[in-house]
Amino acid sequence: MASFTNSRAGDDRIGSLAESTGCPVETIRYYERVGLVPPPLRTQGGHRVYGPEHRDRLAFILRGRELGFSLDEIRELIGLTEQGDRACVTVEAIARSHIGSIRTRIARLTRMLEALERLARDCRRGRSPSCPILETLSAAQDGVEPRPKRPTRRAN
Amino acid sequence: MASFTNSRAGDDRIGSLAESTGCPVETIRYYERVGLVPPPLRTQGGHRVYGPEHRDRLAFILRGRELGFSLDEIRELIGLTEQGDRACVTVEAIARSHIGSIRTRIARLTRMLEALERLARDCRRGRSPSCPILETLSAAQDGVEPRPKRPTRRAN
DNA sequence: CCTTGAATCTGCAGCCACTGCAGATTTTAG
DNA sequence: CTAAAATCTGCAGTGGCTGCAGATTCAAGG
Repeated sequence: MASFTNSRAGDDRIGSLAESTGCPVETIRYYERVGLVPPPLRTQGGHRVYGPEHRDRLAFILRGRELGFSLDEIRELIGLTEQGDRACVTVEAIARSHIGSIRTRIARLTRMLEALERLARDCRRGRSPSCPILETLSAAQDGVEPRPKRPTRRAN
Repeated sequence: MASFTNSRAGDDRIGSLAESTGCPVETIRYYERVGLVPPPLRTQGGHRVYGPEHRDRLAFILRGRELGFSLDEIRELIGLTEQGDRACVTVEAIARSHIGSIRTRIARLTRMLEALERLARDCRRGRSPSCPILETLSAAQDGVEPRPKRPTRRAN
C-alpha cells in the first residue's frame, strides 16, 4: 500500500527502484559510478532517493541493454537524446553497426553449433571406435592458418 | 628452410609456436599460467622451449575454443583424455550442455536482431515524427516484470 | 669477440559489465 | 527502545585475454 511519507510521491529508495525495474541494487550503483545514471539526492543519513527522472534514465539503459547495446553505445545514445532529435541519422548508424556485430556473432555461434551437433550425433551412433569429440580436438591436423600481422580478433 | 640447431627437431620457441598455431604469445603464456599447457623446458637463459606435446596440447585448446568451450570445460576434457577413453558419455554430456547454452545465446541474439532491424527499418522510412529508436528506448512503458528472488541471470 | 636488434622474460594493470562481500551505518516496524 | 532490514562505502573477483614497462637473452653480422 502506498503510505504517505515526507518524501515526494514517486520517490524511491534504491531497493524499490531495483525491484520495480528488475535491475539489481549493485548494478544501479554501478551505473551511477560510471556516470550513466545521475547521482540522486540523499537522505540525511546518506541513502539515495530517486525521482522519476532517474527511473526513466535507468529504464532507458535497461532497454538499451536488452537490445544488446554496450554501455558506451548507450552513453552515446543518451547524449543524442539530450541534444535535440535531428540526430536520428547518428542513431541509425549506431544501430546498424550494432546489427552487423550481432549478425557476426550469430553466424559464429551457428557454425559452432553445427560442428558440435555433428560430433554429438556421431557420439550417439557409436560409429567411431573412440570418442569422436575428443578425437576431433586431439586430431593432429595442420595448424590453423598462420595469423596475419595484425591479429584478427573476433568476439566470441 | 629447416636448419639444424642443437635443439631437438620439432622444438619451438614461443614465437614460432605462436606463429604456427595462430595463438598470440601472451595467450600461450596465459594458458601456462592457468595450468592448461604444462610448463615447458627452459633454455639456460630462461626462454621457453616447447616440444610436440605442448604443440598438441595447445592445438587441443584452440580447437576447443573454436567450438566455444570455456577454458574450464576444456580443462575437464583434457582430464578425460588423460584417463582412458571410456569417458565418451561424459564428453557427450559436456558437449550437449554446451550445445544448449549456444542455442540459448543464438535465440537471444536473434531476438535482439529482429527488434533492432524493425527499428532501423522504421528509421529509414521516416514514418515516425522523431527517431523511433530513441523513442523506443525512452518509452515510458511499465517496468520490466519484477525480478524473482534469485535473480535470473543471463549471459549476453 | 663484440655489437646490435629482435625476441623473450616477469609482473602487473586494464578491458567489460557486473557481482559479491565485509563491516559500518541508517532506517523502519513493533 | 530494540531488533531486523535496508543501505552505505570500498574493494576484490569473474573470464579470457591483452598490453605495457623494463630487464634480460639470443642470433646474426662485422
